[in-house]
Amino acid sequence: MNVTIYDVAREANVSMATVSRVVNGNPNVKPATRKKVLKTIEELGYRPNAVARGLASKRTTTVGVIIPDISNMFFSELARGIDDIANMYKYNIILSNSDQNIDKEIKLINTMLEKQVDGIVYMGSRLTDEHLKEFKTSPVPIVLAATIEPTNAIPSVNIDYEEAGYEATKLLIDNGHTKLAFVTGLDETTANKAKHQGFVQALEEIEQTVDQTNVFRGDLSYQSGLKAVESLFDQTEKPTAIFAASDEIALGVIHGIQDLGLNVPADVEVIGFDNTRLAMMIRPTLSTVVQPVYDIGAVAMRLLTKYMNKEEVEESNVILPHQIIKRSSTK
Amino acid sequence: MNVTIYDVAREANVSMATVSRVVNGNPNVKPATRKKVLKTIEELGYRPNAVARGLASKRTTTVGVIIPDISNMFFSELARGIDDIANMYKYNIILSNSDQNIDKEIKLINTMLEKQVDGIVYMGSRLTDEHLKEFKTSPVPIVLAATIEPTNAIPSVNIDYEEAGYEATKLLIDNGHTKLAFVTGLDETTANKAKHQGFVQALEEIEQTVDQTNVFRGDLSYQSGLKAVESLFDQTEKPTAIFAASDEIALGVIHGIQDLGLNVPADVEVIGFDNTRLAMMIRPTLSTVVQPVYDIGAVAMRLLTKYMNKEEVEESNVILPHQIIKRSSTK
DNA sequence: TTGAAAGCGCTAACAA
DNA sequence: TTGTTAGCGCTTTCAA
Repeated sequence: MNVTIYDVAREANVSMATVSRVVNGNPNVKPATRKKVLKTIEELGYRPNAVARGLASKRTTTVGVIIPDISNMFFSELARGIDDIANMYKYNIILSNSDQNIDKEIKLINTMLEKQVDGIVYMGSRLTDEHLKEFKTSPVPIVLAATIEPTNAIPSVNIDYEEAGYEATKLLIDNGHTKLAFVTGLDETTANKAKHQGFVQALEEIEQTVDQTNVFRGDLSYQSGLKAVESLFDQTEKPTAIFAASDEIALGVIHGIQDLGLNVPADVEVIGFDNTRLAMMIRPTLSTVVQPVYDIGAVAMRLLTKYMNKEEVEESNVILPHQIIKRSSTK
Repeated sequence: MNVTIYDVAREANVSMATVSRVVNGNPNVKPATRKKVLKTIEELGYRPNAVARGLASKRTTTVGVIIPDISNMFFSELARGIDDIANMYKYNIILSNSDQNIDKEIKLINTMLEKQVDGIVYMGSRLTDEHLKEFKTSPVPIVLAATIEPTNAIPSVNIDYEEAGYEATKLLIDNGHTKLAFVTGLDETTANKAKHQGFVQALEEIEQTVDQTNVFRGDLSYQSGLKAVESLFDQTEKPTAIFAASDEIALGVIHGIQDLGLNVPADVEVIGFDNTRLAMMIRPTLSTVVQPVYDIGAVAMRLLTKYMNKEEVEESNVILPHQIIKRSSTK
């Protein structure tokens, strides 16, 4: 059997309550007593049982993190931001991959709640009514990270994807292009839908229509970018500028274009999205929309700590600034 | 107050024990009773409290995962393997980043143990005596993933890094090179040290010496690969073939070489390590050592489940096969 | 400044 | 097949 608080109390000739106070840094303990208790804790190698503590105090200092896919660079960077701030506030994270699968997402929320997490950071895409119901009835606070809930009923941290999409497209237009294309994922996540809307808005300003010929829907992978080029350049109206919904797609797009014997940016300009480390790891280096990924995670976690501590929150739907970095894939 | 097992028992006119049996799928319950209990569980919206369960049963169905940096592609892929198998066996993971910082690693092990995890998957580099002491005195099983403990005293899952390093170098040598260089991290992790040894061994066979002129120690980043080229090609004896300890380094090396106006592989051949997705995202595509990263995580977690279930384990230090994929960065 | 004692919500003998 | 009951290890009043 393990050493318990009771063993320490007996050895140190004090009550469990006193040991508990020492362990929790309660100031109402005489220095001499504290020292004595600390000494026997050391001697016995006592390690507090967080589960028992959690049951008694109803706080586990653990938060749930539901993430589409940790092996995706975008999300792993986000997760890092979450964990760093969690750590700073003495929380640990239970991390689970959802693969954007709705049933799994719902199941994970419930598992997390069963495990009595003190809060949840949620990342996903399509939010169904079922999601919203879970969010709203949750006994602990939930914060959405890089996940849009149109009615802003749930606390969240995002950037303005539509505006960002508009700006990225506008940059291309300002460089003189009229044949633009947008390459995105198949089932557009809400964020990608917003980027899409920004794209459409910018095109409308120059009276260009948007249809199947200039929007390619694949997945969010490098391979998909490659395929997009095949498809897009197989048409009579070939694009001269491409806006990709992620850096990884952009990378595929650039290589696809190069494989066609064309030059980026001379023949075709390309702009990505996310500014993952990938952006610098390609030639030409990638112009892209900087989404402060790490910060989104960090701010989401910080926001969650406020809710968990029942602190006053002035703004529950945080929009972080984005910017566009021009590198060599655009002129 | 939340709905407890007691509330369900009262409403359903059965004892807590019966409710517990139903919840845990114990077959010793009359179907009619089960149905009745299930119904009131539904009605009351009862959600079992895993913390209370953990305290009573001494099992939390949670495992700790200590990882250097989840935002690093290599580790995030590993983590994905771990989580998938964990999920399959109904475990959740508490994930924490250590940044390879020894104090933090030790502290994390203790935090995990306080939280009563049922086991730990550990990834790190240098293992000190203090690490080993913690591993050996841990009340729950610990498995090392992609982490070498030279005496094999702790269960682990790895590939044969030395052999892999040897083979990678040999490939370069067989292509006719005598001026080879190895680019690695600063404080060599045990795995990188093994790669290094393989490099040395291969060079010894062609009677080439290894010194500062052909080993560059930076960190494991893209930038470091760039710097390595600067340094390596600033010497009179310039290498004609480079073995990089990771794909990300290799990417930097290739771009550094290209920036010098040289061609890969015509002027300099490059081979990487890990076969992360990056390997395909570069031109020329990267020849690299395939380390089954996802599998290492998956197998480590699987091994851990065996220990947690006190199953018989035939081999506690698993060596997974590696291979070398030749792409376009070598001839 | 300290201690006594009542839970926290559940599991797991054991008994019936 | 079901119920009773004693913990699991800790926090938290409340009283002293």
